[in-house]
Amino acid sequence: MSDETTFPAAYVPAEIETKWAARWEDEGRYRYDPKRPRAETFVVDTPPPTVSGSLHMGHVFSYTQTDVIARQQRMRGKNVFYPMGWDDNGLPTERRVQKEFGIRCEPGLPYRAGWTPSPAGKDAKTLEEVSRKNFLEACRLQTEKDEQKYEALWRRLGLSIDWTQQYATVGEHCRRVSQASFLDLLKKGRVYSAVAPTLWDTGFRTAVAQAEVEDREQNGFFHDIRFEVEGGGDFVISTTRPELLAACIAVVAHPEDARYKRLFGKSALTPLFRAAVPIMPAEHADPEKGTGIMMICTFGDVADVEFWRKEKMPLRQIVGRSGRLEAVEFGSDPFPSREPAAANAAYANLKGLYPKQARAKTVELLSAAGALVGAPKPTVQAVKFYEKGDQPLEFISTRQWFVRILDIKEELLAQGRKVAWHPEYMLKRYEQWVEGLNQDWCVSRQRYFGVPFPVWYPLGEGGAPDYARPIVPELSALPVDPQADCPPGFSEDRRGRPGGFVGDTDVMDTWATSSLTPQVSSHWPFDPDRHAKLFPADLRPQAHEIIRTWAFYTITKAWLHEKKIPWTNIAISGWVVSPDRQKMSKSKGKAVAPEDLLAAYSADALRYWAARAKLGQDTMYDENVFKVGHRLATKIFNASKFTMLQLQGAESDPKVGSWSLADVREPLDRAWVARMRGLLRDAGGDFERFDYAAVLLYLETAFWDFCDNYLELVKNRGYSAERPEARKSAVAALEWTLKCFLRLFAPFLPYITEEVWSWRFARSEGRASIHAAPWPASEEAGAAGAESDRLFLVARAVLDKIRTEKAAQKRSVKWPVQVLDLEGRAGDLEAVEQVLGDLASAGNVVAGGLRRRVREGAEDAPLGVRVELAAANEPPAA
RNA sequence: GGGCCGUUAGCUCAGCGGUAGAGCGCCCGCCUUACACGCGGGAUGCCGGGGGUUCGAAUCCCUCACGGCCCACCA
Repeated sequence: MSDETTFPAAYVPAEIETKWAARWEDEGRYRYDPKRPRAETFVVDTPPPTVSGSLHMGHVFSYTQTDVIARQQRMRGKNVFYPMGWDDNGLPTERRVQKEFGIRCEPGLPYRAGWTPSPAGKDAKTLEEVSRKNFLEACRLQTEKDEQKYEALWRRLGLSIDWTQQYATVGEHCRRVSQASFLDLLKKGRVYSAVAPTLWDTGFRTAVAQAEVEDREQNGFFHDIRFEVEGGGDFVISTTRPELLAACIAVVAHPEDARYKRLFGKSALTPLFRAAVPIMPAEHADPEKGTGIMMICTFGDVADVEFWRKEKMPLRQIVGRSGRLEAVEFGSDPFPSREPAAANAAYANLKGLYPKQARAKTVELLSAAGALVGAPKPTVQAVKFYEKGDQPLEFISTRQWFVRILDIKEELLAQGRKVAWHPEYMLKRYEQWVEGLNQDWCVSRQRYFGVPFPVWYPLGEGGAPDYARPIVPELSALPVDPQADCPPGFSEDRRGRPGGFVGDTDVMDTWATSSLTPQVSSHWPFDPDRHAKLFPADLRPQAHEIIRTWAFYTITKAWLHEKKIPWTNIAISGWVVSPDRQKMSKSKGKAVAPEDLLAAYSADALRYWAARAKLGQDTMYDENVFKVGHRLATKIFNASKFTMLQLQGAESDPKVGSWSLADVREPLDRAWVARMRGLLRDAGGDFERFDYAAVLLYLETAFWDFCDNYLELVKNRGYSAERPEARKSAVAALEWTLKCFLRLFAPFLPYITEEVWSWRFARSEGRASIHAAPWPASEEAGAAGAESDRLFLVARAVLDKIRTEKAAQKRSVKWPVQVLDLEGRAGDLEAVEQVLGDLASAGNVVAGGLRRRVREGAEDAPLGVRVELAAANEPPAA
């Protein structure tokens, strides 16, 4: 019985938290139960963090917010599906491995068995080249190490993840689902491969998608260059990229520009290369900008690409995949020249240079040729970069796989609106992005550590691949590696031979896989039953900067595959910003390791900090808030201990016996239960809207109210054996209240609440874990809760007056009150009468010190309270 | 240039039509048998500026300023 209630003497979070984390794992506390029906299930589409070294406080922040929601759903009786994925796909990993081990993939090299990567020396300048297979092994080694580290942190933080539901985006399962997705889109005619100008990162030597591009401000110069007009005359164009002069295919001005109108139809001669290019009208030429006439090159920017495409112009690609200017031959197609010898001589100076070097050299040559007008004029321009790259992007014509999306923008907008966005205004970001789309989704990457395209190409008799007739595998054969596996109907010895086949060498964009996380969880299309139970998911938590990528692509894929939305709710978390207003993950604050903070404070304290921020709202990194969280947990520990001592005391009193909420008969207790009922009602409603932060705010306030006021008012009665029924009422209210508070706090502070729950309620309630206990609904308050909380509020107000008087006179809290004089309307006094016993006891009012006076009239006058302290801290002799 | 969010006490934030709030910090006290990792009390605000709607505006509308973010801008 009561003597079984035991608790530690002091709150030591590290002990409590490691103990429970281990126990939850042993018990499989957070396992998803595949046997329960869809209606009882809550599916979280967890973000797979990029495995690139270490997690930071931004992760702790957003993952905690999701966990709070998941835990509350679980307590509401839901069968929570809460998986964890690791995004170890693609460039971030390759880049990291390159740095860690000082190696680089050279697909031509043979595999070296038994080779293991070793950490790169500090001053290793050159990268060791290794085979594709060795490189992939190094990638896997690195990511597995990281994933273990990540998992340990998540467990320590108390995320209620079902660790049996793990996946990695390069893992076999994800490769299967990603390849199935590709084949489905191929069947539906939604993907196509084409040779087209594509955004190309010369540093990584891969194509990238529109969504991965960001603008960066760069300092540059306008160079004014004189072009001759064939047949006489000249004009000056102003350009920031003179190095593309050799790639010039036309010169354009606005159709209505009077300065250049007469030149349309004529040809201009490029300086240095003496190529005749047409002078044409083009709407996108802005007469206000530069000199109003500009050159079109293949390719300087999107406008060039569009113009080139529309006018079906020749392709003069001079920037190669490595970013260097490639060898070209003037005087032969597609590089015409009136003076080939001079052109080739000029170009010889540029060949092999990177754009920046070529720019300087070109300017030099132009100057020497007298084609440069005036001095360069400095300007700041927005230049497109791959978000992970450090070289400006180039448009390079290459063969890539694209998903056709430009024709379904309306449908995608409609799908986005079917999802409930939290906060709602984040939908705008999505809409704006979809409306601004101007390229199909380029999904192929010229990388190694990723999901290969499951296609082979037949080779013609001349040995050229036939890209129009790709060979695809059966679904059951997935995943395949077309560079290692044979296509159906072929044998390995036909690889690369005329009449044989060749495997696609590219891998998929990382988003091609992560856009399928709901399907990865549901095992689409391989397990229709599971898919029906887990798709669409209930909640997608994610950050706002990847709305245009992750959210967008996920909605797109769900639409293309099944004409569905991927989830019913999307919750957008804010950022953690450091005091200098920088995003934490990008500032020096990144150096703050979550592991250290967990050790210095506690998981509950960090969770408290994270849960105080509303969805979508950025939060300041502030260690003071950890302290507040820690204090709250300590208070829960102490107040619970005290409450349970009261319960034990009453239990050992045979005149009290057992109790239930129906035994709450004292007016003060009933008023308190009514206050709790309001709290329960609000908490339920706000969680419904995922507004956990609001709940935490007033839950905390209510809990301190409990500790500072109700507990103080009731504790003497709870202790005293004088009136058994009144004592029973007190402990009944106290026990119920504590059970409510613990459960309300459980999603936020899973450790301290579990610890306290285990002292007594795990047994008394028949719930081994608080996290399996039911979320307290307001109906739990029963009949007492249906009344008013007014009496409690009145008692609290009078107690405040007593405290204020004692503080003013610098007396201790227990200093006796000689006279407590209340003055008010008859009805009010009658009400106060009911709680006077508790008040006198809490305020230490001496026997006979209570006075009441009826005041006439004054309809809404507040209760008058006069407090007179005793002269000495000794009750006067009775 | 377009869009979104924000601007409330020294700091971090709640409040979003009816007399300005919390925590931290600061100041003054208190060993009261759950907690001194505690308890009680106190001071602190042209609620960014201007205009409007209303009996009444921190709260609704317009406008400006500042800060942040997303997108566009590459000749």
